[in-house]
Amino acid sequence: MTQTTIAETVPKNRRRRRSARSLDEPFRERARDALRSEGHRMTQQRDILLNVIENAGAHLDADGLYQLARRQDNRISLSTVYRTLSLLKRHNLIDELHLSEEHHHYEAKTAEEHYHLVCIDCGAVEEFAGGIIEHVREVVKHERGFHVTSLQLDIAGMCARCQKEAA
Amino acid sequence: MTQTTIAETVPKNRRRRRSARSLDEPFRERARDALRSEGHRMTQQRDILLNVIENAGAHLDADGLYQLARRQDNRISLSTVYRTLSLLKRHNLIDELHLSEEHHHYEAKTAEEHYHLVCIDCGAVEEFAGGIIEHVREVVKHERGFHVTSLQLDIAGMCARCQKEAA
DNA sequence: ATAAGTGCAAAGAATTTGCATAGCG
DNA sequence: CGCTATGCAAATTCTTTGCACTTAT
Repeated sequence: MTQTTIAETVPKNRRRRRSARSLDEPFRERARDALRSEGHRMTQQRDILLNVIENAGAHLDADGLYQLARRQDNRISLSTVYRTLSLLKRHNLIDELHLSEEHHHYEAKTAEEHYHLVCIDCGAVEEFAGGIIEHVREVVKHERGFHVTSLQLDIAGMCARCQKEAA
Repeated sequence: MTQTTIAETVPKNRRRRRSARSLDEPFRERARDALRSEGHRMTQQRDILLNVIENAGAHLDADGLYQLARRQDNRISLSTVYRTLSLLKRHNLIDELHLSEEHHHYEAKTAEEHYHLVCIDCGAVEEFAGGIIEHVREVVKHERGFHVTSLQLDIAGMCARCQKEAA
């Protein structure tokens, strides 16, 4: 299966306010602040990784991030990638996805919740947002008294393009 | 995290028609038919595993199934468990779940689609069905032309009981 | 200076595979 | 009997860890 997964649909030109430390702030800054404020140091390796995560418009796995990071500075090790990812996850700065049964993929946390459409043919990952999911949260809350902290929705199938090509 | 995950909500007393090879038929029979018709043999190990999968009212991982199976007949190996699971998955007789970030869990395919509420406190897995998800399929179809073949929704949070206990 | 962070290589966990043999059809 | 499925142990894949060394602060 193709490893080159491309986020096709979430607009890249998301507005970036300057002041607030909200989710709308650029990922790198937000992450740096968060880590610093928790007493972590900002090493060159972390800096590069934050960059890579911010700019890779895709859902990458640890090794993918490693390859990209090492292109900027090869003094980085896979362990550091894993350790950084785990740190970022602990601080809720990235999401860990279990997309296509395989190993983990990661993405910077964005302002809006969104979910994933994985094409089983070309491997592309589209993102998809919508208020429908809010209903799910509410239903679960009211019918079950279940308090949702994280919701993961992953849809596999065939994207429009591949359907056409297959026809 | 607790390994004892219990399906609490899908009714156990699901009606079982005798004749049709539909999803309403008991899992073991359905699976046996399907495998046989595809030229696979019915070994003692497979028989036991089908039994275990049908009766374990929980979402078990490969090792869990292995332990239960081995209790019935210890001439079974973990490789066989994996090979059987992969066979069943290939024939669409079971679902493979990526529940709580960890390794894979498996469950017999049932008539009705359902999703999972995993309590991060006690580890229990509730099942949850509802037409809301059908909407999601439709939206994705109409807005994106994306043809859904599999949809996985996993919700983590705190179950009603644990919320009370925590209070 | 000094504690947090790193690289490396080795350990771990989950899963797969090669090969000789057992056993279904 | 012939071919599929099994057991076992070794190989793979992804991820974590121990330890001596670097490096931010």
